[in-house]
Amino acid sequence: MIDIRLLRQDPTAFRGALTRRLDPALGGLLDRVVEADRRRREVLVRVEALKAERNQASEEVARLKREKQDATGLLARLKASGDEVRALDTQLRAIDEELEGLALRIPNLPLSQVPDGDGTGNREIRRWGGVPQLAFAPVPHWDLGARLGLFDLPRGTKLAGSGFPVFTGPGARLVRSLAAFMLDLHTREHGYTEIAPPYVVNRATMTGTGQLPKFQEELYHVSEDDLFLIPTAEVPVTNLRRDEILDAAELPVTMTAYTPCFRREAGAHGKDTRGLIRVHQFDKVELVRIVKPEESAQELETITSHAEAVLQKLDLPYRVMQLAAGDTGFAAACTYDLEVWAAGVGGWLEVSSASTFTDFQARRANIRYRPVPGAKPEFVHTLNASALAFPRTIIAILENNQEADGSVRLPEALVPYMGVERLHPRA
RNA sequence: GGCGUGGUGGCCGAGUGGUUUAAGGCAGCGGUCUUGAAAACCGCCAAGGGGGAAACUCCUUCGUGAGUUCGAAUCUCACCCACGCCGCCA
Repeated sequence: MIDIRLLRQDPTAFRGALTRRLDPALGGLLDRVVEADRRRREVLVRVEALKAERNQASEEVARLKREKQDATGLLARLKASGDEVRALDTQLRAIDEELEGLALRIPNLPLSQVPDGDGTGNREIRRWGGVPQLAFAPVPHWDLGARLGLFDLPRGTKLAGSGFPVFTGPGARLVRSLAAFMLDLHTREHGYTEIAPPYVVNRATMTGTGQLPKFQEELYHVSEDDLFLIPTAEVPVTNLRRDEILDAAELPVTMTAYTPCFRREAGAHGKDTRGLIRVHQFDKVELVRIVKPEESAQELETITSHAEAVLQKLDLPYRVMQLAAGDTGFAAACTYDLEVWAAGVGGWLEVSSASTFTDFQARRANIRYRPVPGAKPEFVHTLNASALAFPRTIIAILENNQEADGSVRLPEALVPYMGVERLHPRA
């Protein structure tokens, strides 16, 4: 949620920052917010003055009755003003609702250091690892997966539809191994607390992190109970502290969770969706950090490095991209994407997204902290990073480590979890 | 799913139409005392939103919403949530 007072104080700077998101609808939306905010205060001033009068007169009525005096004249006047208060209150509620509905659709302001432009303006920050040079034509993962018996896409389609992969045998074990490996790394070496959250959440929770109201068509919805399947563990884990006031001593709160993620991916078909590249259900280990505002810039570097550590330990080459303002997600103020090299499809695949949301999610979810005991509560900052999304991690492992005989060498870090060093084609 | 009980500030908890501008306690903050601390005692101590240059001031909030009333934590209705028992069930 945007800070409406900030908009009121410095509308030019506010609009300037939002313009960088390259969404032509935002200007009009802001105009409507400013107008509704003005009307809200206008009505508020009138109704509050009336209520102050009424409260004073009510005390007078109480006093008269206590002293057994007549109050009928005062009561008649109060009745009229009561009707007016009711009418104005109704009007005010409608304006409040309108204002909130509008404000919830305005994205976060990009940080000043975020580059201008759309996706083509994304900036490569650094690169790690060497792109493997294979002595033969690399096979894409969908063929490798079938040959090695790791997953069965046609049967997944039979069960639920295209985009619902089934992992089988060593492939299923690979999924389980990745979960254990990533969770062990983040809990033991990076200090995160492991969380196993619900996979369905209510509207308030989805609104808290910014998926609702704007992106409902991207979510699977259980209409009978008005619940939504989570598109990422970020949603339940960040919302754990919704409507809470934290002690400063608790911060940073750092949590990690392994969950399935459900995404309708409405409209995304055809290109770049083959095999495991873009699916409706996938597993992911997520990192969430709830931090003091003044620490969020440094915290973004920290959480990004934790996601990078996974790729480094898996020996997968990647690059770090800073997203341009026009390509940064709705709730984020600054995002680094980690893109892993995939030899078979011959390209970089987004395998992690690390973002600071500044106070945007904290406002929506009402997560605050007291800087010092007894002080007024302030909004925290929230961050998250995938570390990592499984399907594209699996793609990179298979495609980069394939050998001429059709086998795939497993990264050393996974060998203890897999119990074997190599995956072989089925006989 | 059925019946019952309940939902009050950061936490516990009193409160059945008007001195409740929500008692009291815990936690927290400040002070007295002390070499220091503890104890004891004294004081402060909810959140959100307006108006105002400021001092300050006003409004809202007792699970949510809608009613009754001049006036609602308190009365009515609906809903949500928690707990208990019954039913069903991994």
